[in-house]
Amino acid sequence: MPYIIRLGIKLNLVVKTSLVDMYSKCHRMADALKVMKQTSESGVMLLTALITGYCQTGDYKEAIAVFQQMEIAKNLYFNSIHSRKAQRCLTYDVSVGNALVDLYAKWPSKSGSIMDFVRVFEEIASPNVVSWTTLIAGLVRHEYEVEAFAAFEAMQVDGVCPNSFTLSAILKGCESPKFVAHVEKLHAYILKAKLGAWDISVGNSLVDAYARFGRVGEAMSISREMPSRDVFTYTSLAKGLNQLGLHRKALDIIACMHDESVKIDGYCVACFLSASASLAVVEMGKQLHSYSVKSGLNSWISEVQEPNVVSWNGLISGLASNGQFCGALSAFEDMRLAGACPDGVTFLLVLHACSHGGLVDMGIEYFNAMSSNLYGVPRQPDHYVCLVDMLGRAGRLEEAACAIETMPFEPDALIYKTLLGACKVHRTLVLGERMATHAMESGSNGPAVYVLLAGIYDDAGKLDMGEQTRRMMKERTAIKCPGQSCIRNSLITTSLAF
DNA sequence: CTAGGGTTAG
Repeated sequence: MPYIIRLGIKLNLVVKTSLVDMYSKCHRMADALKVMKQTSESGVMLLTALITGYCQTGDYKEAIAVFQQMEIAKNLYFNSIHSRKAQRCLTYDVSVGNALVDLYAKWPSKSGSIMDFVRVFEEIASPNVVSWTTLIAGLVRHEYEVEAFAAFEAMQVDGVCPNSFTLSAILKGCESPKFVAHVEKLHAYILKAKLGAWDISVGNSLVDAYARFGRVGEAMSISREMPSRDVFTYTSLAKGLNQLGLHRKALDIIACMHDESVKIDGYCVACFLSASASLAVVEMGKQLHSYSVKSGLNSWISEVQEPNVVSWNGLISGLASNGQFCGALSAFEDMRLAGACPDGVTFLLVLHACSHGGLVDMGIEYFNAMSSNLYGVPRQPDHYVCLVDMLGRAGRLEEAACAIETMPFEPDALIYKTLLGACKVHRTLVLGERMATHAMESGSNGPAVYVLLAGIYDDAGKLDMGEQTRRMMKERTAIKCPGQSCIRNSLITTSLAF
């Protein structure tokens, strides 16, 4: 800015706006503010630039404050000018509206006011492709997938053509298996429309969508048809292969990336760590492990960020799932030495390792330490489930029951079932009965609880009770209506004509 | 101005 001023250019509203816009785009909000304070002039575009900048840096509080400032300015304007024409000028200009929709969609609001961004969208006089895309992305973010599909259809009815951003956004909403048909339709749409069709982002979104459904073969053939692939493409494929248990193939991706000079980053490494550890590929695992410890680079990895929590979690999980429980715990210690901060998942994995490795007292120590000042990781219901599983496995059933009673969450069916399972293993009748009752009262409706309880009765020599329990199971678990969601799903599908 | 990838337990 000083350069412009030195040139003798007066800081009028236009210059001011473009300066603030520039600083905002560079995420230099302090400089943007300095310019703001230079003169008292203000305008909608100026404030919008500021809001956009704050949104990008995640300072939503400031963004809202500026927005409120803008609303006040608008009201003052309304009060002083009564002309209709002037009012028209003040309805949200498209780009202001878009920024606001995006702001509200990303604002981490509590339930209830979630749909504020839809209302803002509706105030935009003539929404363009960006407005629609922002709306769809917002709906997907808040898990209103059906509404997102409806919006996707509505925009076309409205004569607005989806672009590559739109397609990526809507594909993101197809994570649930019930939307397989939607992905196929979008796939066809993309092929037919040719509109930015093989834009790498759209290709990546498709690859990811198919890979999530376990249809990695299709995902791979799509990726091959794309003119080029990047780290996103390969991360999606590696994850998909991992999910199918094809860890060897997941590791083969490293070679593909190497051949195409695609740089590996932290997201990708997390997948490879998980794969190599699951395979117990000793050399590869060690290589990756030492890489993680040293934060260094292996010859085949050109540039990698510091391994982050997720990479470490991948390593720990792989070691633990291979029975290398002590290895998992020492990886946890290495992680601390490397300065990475463990998160909730890390402790879940650590507890799991202790549980399966019979290291109960150590597990209890970790459980107690996790929420202390040292780590500051809040304990979630899942951690309690792990604790109960660990104590139960070790036969410390009373302690496990005590943990359930004193935990700061409402116990659910899962945790009761966990202890019930331990009661079965340790042939503990009375506690087992209690857990089974609780589990059923908490809404468990599958056969598992009955099977376990019947087994406990059998073990205790109460064969008649076991038989009775099995009869109850047949009566109560026979009633299922699997057709419902399919019908609903097909209704939704046929109502969309894209 | 709008979009895309990672770890996970009973």
